[in-house]
Amino acid sequence: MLQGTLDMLILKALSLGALHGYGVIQRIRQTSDEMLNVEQGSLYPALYRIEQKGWVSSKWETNETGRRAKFYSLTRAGRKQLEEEEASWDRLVLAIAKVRQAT
Amino acid sequence: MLQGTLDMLILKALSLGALHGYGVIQRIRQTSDEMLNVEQGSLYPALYRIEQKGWVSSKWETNETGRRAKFYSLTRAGRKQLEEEEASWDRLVLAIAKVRQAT
DNA sequence: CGCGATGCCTAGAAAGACGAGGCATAATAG
DNA sequence: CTATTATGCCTCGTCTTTCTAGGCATCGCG
Repeated sequence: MLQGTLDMLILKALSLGALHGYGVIQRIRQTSDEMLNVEQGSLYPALYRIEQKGWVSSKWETNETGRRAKFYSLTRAGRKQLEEEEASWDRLVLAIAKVRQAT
Repeated sequence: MLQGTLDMLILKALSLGALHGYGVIQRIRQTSDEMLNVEQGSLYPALYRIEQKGWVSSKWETNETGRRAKFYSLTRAGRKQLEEEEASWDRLVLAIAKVRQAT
């Protein structure tokens, strides 16, 4: 996958509600109609980075099946960051569209 | 800039006609309405990689002002590669749009 | 004459994604 | 009952790509 988009996808997934890491992967896969598959080796380091930056907070909880898991939720800063990354993404998509339209 | 899009931009720029490295930077900047600025330190290594892969070929020529410059032109394989990268880009944009639409 | 633009290049650092592995428990298949 | 798959977490090393910062040469213009 393209480097730089993962943070946005994770933040977006968490914007739909708190979730544990493994669930983030599933949510991204589902909401993208199976088009995006995030590897665990990419996700967990990314979650760590993102938490260090204060965009998410985590706590260990127990899910509905009785398993313990680390649940992440968006912070206010994370919500702001998501907006910025989406805007930045839109700019990039627009810029590349322009180049591709050039004759 | 996002990692992974540079090759496509270079190939696209060259699809409009052969050009030397410095000119590729200008063409990308112009066609993107100044939104994309490729650094020389990114471009020249990228051109080298792309040539190694057989997507472009180069030869030293003299431009209209009498300066020598290395002109790159798309090969058939390069044209094919450009199509693939554009299709792949479209898929990614679609996939991310889906995730962002999710409620 | 000096400086910015044009033109090429490299080396090193930084970042991020990935594959492969390790570990543990629960559910399911055989 | 046992073996495999799914769920859940993590780390390490590698690879790729981009950027910053430099170096070098020539041309045009003020």
